Amino acid sequence: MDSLSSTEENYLKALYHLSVESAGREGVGTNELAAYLMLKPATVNDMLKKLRDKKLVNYEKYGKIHLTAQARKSALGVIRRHRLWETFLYEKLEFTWDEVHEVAEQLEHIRSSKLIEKLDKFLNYPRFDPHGDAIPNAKGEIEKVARRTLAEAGIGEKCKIVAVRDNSATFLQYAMKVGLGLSSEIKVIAKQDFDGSLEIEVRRKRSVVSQKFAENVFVL
Amino acid sequence: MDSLSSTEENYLKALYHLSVESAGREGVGTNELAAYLMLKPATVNDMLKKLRDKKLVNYEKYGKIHLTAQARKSALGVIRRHRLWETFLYEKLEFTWDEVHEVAEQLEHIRSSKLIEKLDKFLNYPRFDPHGDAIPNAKGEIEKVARRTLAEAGIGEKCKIVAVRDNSATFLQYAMKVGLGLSSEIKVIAKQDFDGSLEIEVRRKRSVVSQKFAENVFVL
DNA sequence: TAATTAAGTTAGGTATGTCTAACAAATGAA
DNA sequence: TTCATTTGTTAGACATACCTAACTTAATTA
Repeated sequence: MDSLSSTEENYLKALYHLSVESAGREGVGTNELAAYLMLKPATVNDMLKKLRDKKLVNYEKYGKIHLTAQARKSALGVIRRHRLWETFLYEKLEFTWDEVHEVAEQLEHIRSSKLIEKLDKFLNYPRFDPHGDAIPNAKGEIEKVARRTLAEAGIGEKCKIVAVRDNSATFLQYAMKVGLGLSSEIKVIAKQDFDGSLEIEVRRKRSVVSQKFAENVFVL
Repeated sequence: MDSLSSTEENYLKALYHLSVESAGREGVGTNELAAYLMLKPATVNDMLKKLRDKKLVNYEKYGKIHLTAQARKSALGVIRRHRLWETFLYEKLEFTWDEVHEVAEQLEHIRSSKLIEKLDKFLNYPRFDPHGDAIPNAKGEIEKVARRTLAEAGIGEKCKIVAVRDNSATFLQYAMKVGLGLSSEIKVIAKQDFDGSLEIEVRRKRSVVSQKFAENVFVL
């Protein structure tokens, strides 16, 4: 049970995210993973062999990739570290919503279990990160929450943002421009049947957002 | 002015520390640097060529190694990050004196100037780290403080620890066993001319420490 | 000053993680 | 059902950062 390199951790994390996103489909493919990691399929293929030898993925030539139970736990460990650091950056260092991800991407690879448990305590054991995503616990367990998107909300409904699907800076900056932040109250004013776009009101400010945007906002 | 790899940063930091320690001598040698970094001289020699090509060191075959002004600034940047993280770990996360170094050694390589400036602010612009070492400012300037070691203190004198020379866990754990912490008051009870060892009293507890130990404790 | 030792260098090798170019298998549309 | 397209694989290269073994230069001391 030797420890993983940052690169290996990134592969496992990517595989975890992809397997959650594509729940229903039968697994993750080489090209899909390569695109996600912004690497070439050949590179990913090489690494896959290594991960298979280390018993971190089940995968055979031309087949789909599946994380082993052990690797899934490791992936959740990385995600735990990532989300705790995001919470730290947002709550303690006053980073904005869209700035936390990039730095957390580096911090998540610091190897020290003591560090992460102390950080968890310092942050008072947060359950969600600044994007509303659940933080896995030290045992590698993650809360599963059924979520509804803004796109599913009815006209006149008031709802509260609990999370976003897309953590890219582009999306988050757009969200901020519209006036959205975590815990913002949104009121649905109108809905276009034609393209699914919505008129919404956030802090007395009205905006029109596309269906695509609305599908990326989870509400309660 | 491309950015440095973690490895390169470690070389520059090491060279800075060695050049400060050996102030007076004419420079740092390959073997000395290799021993400090726990690498083989051949490895260091390779890297030195690379650093020379990047104009980070002045050095010619069989000669001594000197940091360029630019590299010195980079080294101080790394030291700044290291010491700010140590302060964070000690003050906010309740790490002990001897635990901070190892983790800070990893955290110092996180690349984000925003992060470090926000951290500095969060810590309320500390001037010294938990070992009493000055924290360089954002411009790469460091306070020079003339220091006296415990070994130079006279019998009957009371002094206060302001820093330690050796940050190894071994030394720090020994120091804690003797009852020393930063800001501890020490009283010198007796001194042996024979081997320079001292009898000291810290928080009503008496201990005998060697001259070597005393030379590693800076006092005011 | 010549011989020995210490310090520094070179050549060639390894592992990790990336790439391109060429090829093979699987999929799906005509 | 065949053939074009997509998907995945292999082989060979490269950069980084390490190593060992053999060598050279410099320093020390007898």
